[in-house]
Amino acid sequence: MQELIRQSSLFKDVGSDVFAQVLETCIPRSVEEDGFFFMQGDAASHAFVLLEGRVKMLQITPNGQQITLRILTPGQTYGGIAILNPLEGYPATAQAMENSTALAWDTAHLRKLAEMEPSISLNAMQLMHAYITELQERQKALVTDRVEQRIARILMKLASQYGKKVEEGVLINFPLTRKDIAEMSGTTLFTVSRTLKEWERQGMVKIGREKVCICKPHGLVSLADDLVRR
Amino acid sequence: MQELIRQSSLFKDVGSDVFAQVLETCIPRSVEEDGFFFMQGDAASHAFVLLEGRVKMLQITPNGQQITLRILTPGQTYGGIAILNPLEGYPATAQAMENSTALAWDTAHLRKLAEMEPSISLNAMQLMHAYITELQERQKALVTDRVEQRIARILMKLASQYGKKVEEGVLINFPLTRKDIAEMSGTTLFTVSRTLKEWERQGMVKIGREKVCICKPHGLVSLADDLVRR
DNA sequence: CGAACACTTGAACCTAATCAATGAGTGTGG
DNA sequence: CCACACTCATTGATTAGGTTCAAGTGTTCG
Repeated sequence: MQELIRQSSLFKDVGSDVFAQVLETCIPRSVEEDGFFFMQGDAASHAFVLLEGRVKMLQITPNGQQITLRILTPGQTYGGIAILNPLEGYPATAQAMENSTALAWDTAHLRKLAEMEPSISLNAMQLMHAYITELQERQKALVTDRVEQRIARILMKLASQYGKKVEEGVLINFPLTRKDIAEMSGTTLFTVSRTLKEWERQGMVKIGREKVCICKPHGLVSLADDLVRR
Repeated sequence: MQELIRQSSLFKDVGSDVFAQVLETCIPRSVEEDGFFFMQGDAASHAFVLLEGRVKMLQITPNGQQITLRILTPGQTYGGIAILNPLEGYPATAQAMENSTALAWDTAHLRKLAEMEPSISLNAMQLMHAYITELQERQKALVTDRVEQRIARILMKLASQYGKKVEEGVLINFPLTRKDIAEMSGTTLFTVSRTLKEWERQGMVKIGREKVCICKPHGLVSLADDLVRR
């Protein structure tokens, strides 16, 4: 566990004296499958480092449609925004995809820690910067790419993050429904289904219920990067 | 000028002793119309506060399509990412829309200043947070809204930022082409043209060459928020 | 005055959403 | 262990919403 925190993007490079305080001030927090760590707009009172499970960051539109922003695995930080004053609301909702455990730090402690160890602030900024870059990439994709390319991108990203080598290729190593993919790529589950089927026909992927395995990564890459006029 | 910096989101709340240093360490930087302060991917060596002019933050796709992320006016901060180590690239390009002047601070100075005055770090994070929120909003709009709603949103935002009361309504107070609007709302200049014309027919806006004036803000709001099934 | 730029408009086309019906796989309780 | 319910997935038909392309009209400016 200490290992995970030490490697977390928020507390890496923290000196051992301050790190002791980091450990002291944390609060464990468990959430069951489908439960929430926090909801979009809640006062941002805590930052989290995930220990176990998987957590989905998402937005919900007024008419109930969901947009999945990212999927987190153990060691990753979320809600880092809490280092600011807690009047800020969380910009998204954090929902557990399976029973999950995290450690939490509240604003007051975070700020005290950040004062002792400036690298924590820098780390938080680095996190935010990485996230901004990702959001911008995604926005670009939404505006300029066709759905097929967006799906390809999402699959490659998931594969690089959670891929597991199996004999047929790279398997995305957790249950992933067509709907999940649709919410990540900004389309409908129907289109995802059709697209995956077509790719399977071409031998690029192998699909099953809540399962995707990429056989020809290169094929996907060339699809995603394709400069096809649209 | 000092006033502008004092009010800038990056250096607000900075004590007068440190503020003196802020003034000392800045570098003025002027860019002509259509010139660049920096390009996406460049090493993020400086943060800027705009003094005069207008600056467009944008992304360019491999096939030349542009996406306008935001338009900056005097007093606003950009490239704040430079407070991190300069290995990070700027996540977007900053282009002058007219002859523009800004003040710049480099990473080394920024970090020294931030060490003396922790509120600078917090301010930078606040900026990033605001930007993240905006990006997420926009992403939500891209996925769930129809083009008409997105255009309505963009116009309202521009009006609230740069609107000027005139007798017919609220005028967006700088030259703004259909293409500009298209790049901000993720559509084509044709669709923008048609949409604006239709709105003019309904008396909601008045349009001219590089000019948009909103006559019935309420009409736009209800369009943007419309929960129309699509 | 001519060239460049901003805008408009119509027609054809096309992507992907929507809706409806059906099939396949998984889990649970009797 | 089977039947039923439930969730996840497929597939086809239809259609709306927007893009693309082409042609033409104003406007501004050197």
